[in-house]
Amino acid sequence: MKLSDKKRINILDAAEQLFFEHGVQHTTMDQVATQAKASKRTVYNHFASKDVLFDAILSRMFEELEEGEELVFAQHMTIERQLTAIANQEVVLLTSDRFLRIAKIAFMQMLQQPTLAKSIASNQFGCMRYLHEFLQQACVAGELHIEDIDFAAKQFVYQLKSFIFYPVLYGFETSISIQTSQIIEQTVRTFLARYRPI
Amino acid sequence: MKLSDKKRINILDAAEQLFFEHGVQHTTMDQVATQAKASKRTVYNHFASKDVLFDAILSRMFEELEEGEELVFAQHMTIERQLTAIANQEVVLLTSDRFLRIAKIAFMQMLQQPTLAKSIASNQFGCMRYLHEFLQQACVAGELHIEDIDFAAKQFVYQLKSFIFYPVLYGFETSISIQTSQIIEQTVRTFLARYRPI
DNA sequence: CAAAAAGTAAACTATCAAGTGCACTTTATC
DNA sequence: GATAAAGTGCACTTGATAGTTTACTTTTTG
Repeated sequence: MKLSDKKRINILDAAEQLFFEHGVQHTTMDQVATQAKASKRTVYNHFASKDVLFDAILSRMFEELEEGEELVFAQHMTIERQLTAIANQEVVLLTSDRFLRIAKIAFMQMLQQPTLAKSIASNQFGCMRYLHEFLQQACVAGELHIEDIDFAAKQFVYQLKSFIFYPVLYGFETSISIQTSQIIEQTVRTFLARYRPI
Repeated sequence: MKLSDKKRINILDAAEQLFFEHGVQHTTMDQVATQAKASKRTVYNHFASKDVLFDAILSRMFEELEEGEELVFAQHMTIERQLTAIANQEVVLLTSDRFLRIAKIAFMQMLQQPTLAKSIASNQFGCMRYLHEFLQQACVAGELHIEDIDFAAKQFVYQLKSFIFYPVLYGFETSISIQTSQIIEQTVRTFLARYRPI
């Protein structure tokens, strides 16, 4: 790999780390340069301004988020097991350092510039990419009975986020202190209590 | 009222408004002074620094949040009606301009200085102040069957917050576009599906 | 109404950080 | 190995803004 490419990556990594730790506002370009082991001039040769650097980081992050397997409804497995599998996968994402970083940086900026929110809101992450389809098929198969599938999908994901993601994002709790398996179990149980046909 | 007291309030109001609109970081003390119709020196005579001013605003906000009626379990009303009443009251709080302002300012700062989160996490707002007690009594009366009351209370409140509060806070949606009555109905329904004795 | 307390306007200091210019060195490429 | 492309270090400009000083006016209070 060329030195130039290495430097570019170093700069992005350094900025991401620093933005995460101190916020975009409180990170100086000198700090970025130092941490990236590059000169400030090189930073500016790659990224014309701090804003451009920030945008580059956001893009890189969103690309990564598109990865991850999409689960499909399977007739031969119980609905509990399948929902539990989906919840498990989602929790892995929500508690990953990577995702928390992205979230923190993006949320900080969103609160400050509302225009950004619109563009981020349109992206879909994790199980939200396929959950609607999954529930639809579970309904067709008679395993679930849901009137408003969009709403139900949100209920499921929001419950996981509320217990697992937001408390850590805002620093109310640490990832370690959260009982994920219990929360997953309760989320599935509540969902089925509401939507399993009688 | 003395001029001095008026000025103090003007300054707090102005700062609150500006912090809400542009964030603490992007609000200058000159702006605060101008908006408060006070001289900058007066601002500094009341509040020794921007940080002191910010703390004063937070304190004032938290005091206001302690207001609001606490509902108690009543034998003669159905549990649906009572939960719906609680949800309604909570939604009024969550969608109020006042609360959204507090939240936005506080959340912005929390993301930037994690120490702040701890002190805020300890405060309880809205129905969280009395919901545990309420559910406990509903269980004693045989109207509900809950194993983990703390968890159930959070489920109830988190669902409302997820659908009504966070989307507005982050600018994904406006308060107007949200169907609160439908969300309240579904929240109560889901809660009862899970916790009403068979 | 006189003294003290508080407010005012505007210029000033100090600091911090974004971004630039330049002379020079290192790395890539033909 | 010569030439171009990229990186380096450091001093510099520029702009923003927190907080202060000063000389003066207004409000409060005994």
